[in-house]
Amino acid sequence: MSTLIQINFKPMSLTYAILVSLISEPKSGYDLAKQFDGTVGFFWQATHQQIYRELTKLEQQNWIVAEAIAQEGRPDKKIFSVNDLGLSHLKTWLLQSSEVATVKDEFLLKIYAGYLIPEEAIAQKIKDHQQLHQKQLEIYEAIERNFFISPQDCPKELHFAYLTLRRGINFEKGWINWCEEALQLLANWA
Amino acid sequence: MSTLIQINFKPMSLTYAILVSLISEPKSGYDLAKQFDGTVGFFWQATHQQIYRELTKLEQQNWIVAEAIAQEGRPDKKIFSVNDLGLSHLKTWLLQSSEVATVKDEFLLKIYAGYLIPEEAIAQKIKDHQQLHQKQLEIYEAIERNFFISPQDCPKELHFAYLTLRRGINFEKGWINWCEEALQLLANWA
DNA sequence: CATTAATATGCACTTAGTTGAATATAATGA
DNA sequence: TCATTATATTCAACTAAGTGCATATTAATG
Repeated sequence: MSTLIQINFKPMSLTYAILVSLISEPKSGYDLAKQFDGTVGFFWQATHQQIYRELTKLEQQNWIVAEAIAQEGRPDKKIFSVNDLGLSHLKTWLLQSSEVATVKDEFLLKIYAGYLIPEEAIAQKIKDHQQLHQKQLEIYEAIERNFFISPQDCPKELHFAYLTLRRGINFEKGWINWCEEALQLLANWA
Repeated sequence: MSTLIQINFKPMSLTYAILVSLISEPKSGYDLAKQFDGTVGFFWQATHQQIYRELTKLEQQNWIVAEAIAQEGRPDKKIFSVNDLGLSHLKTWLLQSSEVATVKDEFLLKIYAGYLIPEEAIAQKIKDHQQLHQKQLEIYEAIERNFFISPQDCPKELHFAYLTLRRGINFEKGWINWCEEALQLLANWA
């Protein structure tokens, strides 16, 4: 007869993505789900299902606390905020070393096997891809123009948000340049 | 009483990652698991568990066929190859448009919340990250030197592998440049 | 006046991915 | 010779993630 011991305590990154978002401003599950389309959403995504499930778990663990807000008409909402326990766990996690994110890219897999389909189809794929990255670049550049005219004058939190935005811009430009190069190489080979 | 209809037929990318690998050379589950550390593994990963499960499914669906190889001493191995049905499914998939891969990056999440921990800790994190990308860049550049001295003379399959390698190099250089920029911005703000 | 969109949350189910171990044999190295 | 590494596959159990639907209300749209 063995005792039952819970071994796996390591929370996944979604846990921390939620804490990071809640710490800058307490919000409801609904708000979180929306926010995961912007800001934090540029490097972490989750469906509302994942978010509500995670919030329930975090509340049970007492990392976050809920304040029920009665609303006229609308269903009640629960505004969650991070408490001291949650904050200390977040800080511990922040100090841990992080591995390089693994790349899982369907597009590159298709390029790799590109010899199986007509060259024009691949070239078109690359052009489409370039356009998508161009659009995302424009979004990031608009954010930079509108919110970071002089990043040095922003409050400290925004410095770090700015760094991630710069990475977004760097990332999109990288893809756009690669698309250019790839199209040229394909043309030369044809 | 309703009839039972299987609606969701959409196979995940792992299916196609395996087909792509098997099409360039038939191999065993064990070989696949190893290969997922190189070539295809640069943009798709899977554990041996996932691979064996997927192979079983693909064989049942008759997209791949197995040839049992008896080995002296070693356990028998099954060499899988893609058949016509599998190839046609692969080609169909290749022609479909692919979305931009979502980014899930723990490191960027930590940078975003960087204001919660000491500035030196963040700077060190960025330096470590830069080193990791520098190492990966060197791996890619070594592959380029050793296998793609004159890419135009390679067989057609390798042209496309070369394009993905160029993306790897582009990606790593992008990260390295961002790390430089980020460290400088942090220094200026301090 | 009916429909749709937005707000707000939750259940049931399914798929995808991870962890740990079991099984079997041979070659290599200390 | 004893342990480790490499080859080769499989089972069982679990966590994580995603899809679809249900519910309830109000504001805006056509």
